[in-house]
Amino acid sequence: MPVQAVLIAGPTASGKSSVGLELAARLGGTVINADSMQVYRELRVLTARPSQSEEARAPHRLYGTIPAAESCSVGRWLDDVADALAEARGEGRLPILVGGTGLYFKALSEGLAPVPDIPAEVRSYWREEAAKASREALHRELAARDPAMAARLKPADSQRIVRALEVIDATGISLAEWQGGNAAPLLGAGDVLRLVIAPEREPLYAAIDARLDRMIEEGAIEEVRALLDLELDPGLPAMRAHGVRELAAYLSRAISREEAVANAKTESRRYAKRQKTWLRRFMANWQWFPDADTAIEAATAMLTTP
RNA sequence: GCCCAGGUAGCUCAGUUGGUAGAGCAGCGGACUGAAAAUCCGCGUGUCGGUGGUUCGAUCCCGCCCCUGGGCA
Repeated sequence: MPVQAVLIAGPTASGKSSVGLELAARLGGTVINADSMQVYRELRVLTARPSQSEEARAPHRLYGTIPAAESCSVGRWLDDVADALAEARGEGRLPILVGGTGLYFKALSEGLAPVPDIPAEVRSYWREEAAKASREALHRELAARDPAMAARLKPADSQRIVRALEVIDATGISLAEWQGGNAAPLLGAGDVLRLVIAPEREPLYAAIDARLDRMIEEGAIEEVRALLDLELDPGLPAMRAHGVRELAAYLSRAISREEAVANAKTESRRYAKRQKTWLRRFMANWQWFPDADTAIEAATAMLTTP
């Protein structure tokens, strides 16, 4: 049975996009985004989204499809990716999923708990509560409503506590119980080629730094200015993309451009470190490559040999 | 040349009335199920500028030297 899909993961600036693009171009594939930030329309430069000329080499899906004014989520992405997979298969194209968001790949290959959509009022209510109350008070609130979740969440982890609260509030069932059920994965481990691009620390950090300098040349500052002009809620995911806060601080003259760029590089490096922790933990049994070129050649050989 | 201030972790600095030192940031390790480029947990990584002296013991006190600021010439 031929390979039904290719998954390509790796830390930021590892070169995974070029692997995906090259494989898609060589094998007639469709590149599908698995990155939580490259989905946002207004962020092209800062999220290192494929350029127009790159997109011309092979079909791309789920890149820049969501306005920055909206929130993506694992669940929303999973719905979209199901459509994209079906479309690619309908056209006889190999789906090639590329991205740095480990949680998205996990949901794809292990399934996601079928928690119903939480009403917007409930979500905003708990977010406001979290902003008003102390972390300890919020954790106590959760302990009263959902002891199981409270027991496994640290009081400081307000994001997960809010999620647990909104789920117990809206559904009456603990998130722990929802997550305990078995969900059917969209793509199991069988017949899927799974690659990790993981350069050594030094070259990876050098690539991150160089790429950030390139982003500035390509208009990252203007991109942030345009994003700020939309006057969106600063809590929206797109507003938290690396570089947005730092370059915004430069635009408001709080820090120098050099400081802003240095801070953005630091953020990206810290992110790459977290990504590598995820890769080691959840993708240890994928096929690992030290750089894009090695991965491209090896994967091409694997996919073209009958 | 003289005077003053300072030289302590990768950076910015605190501190030890003499018993070989600690914060923030950076860094490193880890967690991770619907905002995940998020959120959270853990870990000090040091010839305390150099060299002599005093002392049981000096990063701390004293001498000399080096370096960095500032001032006077």
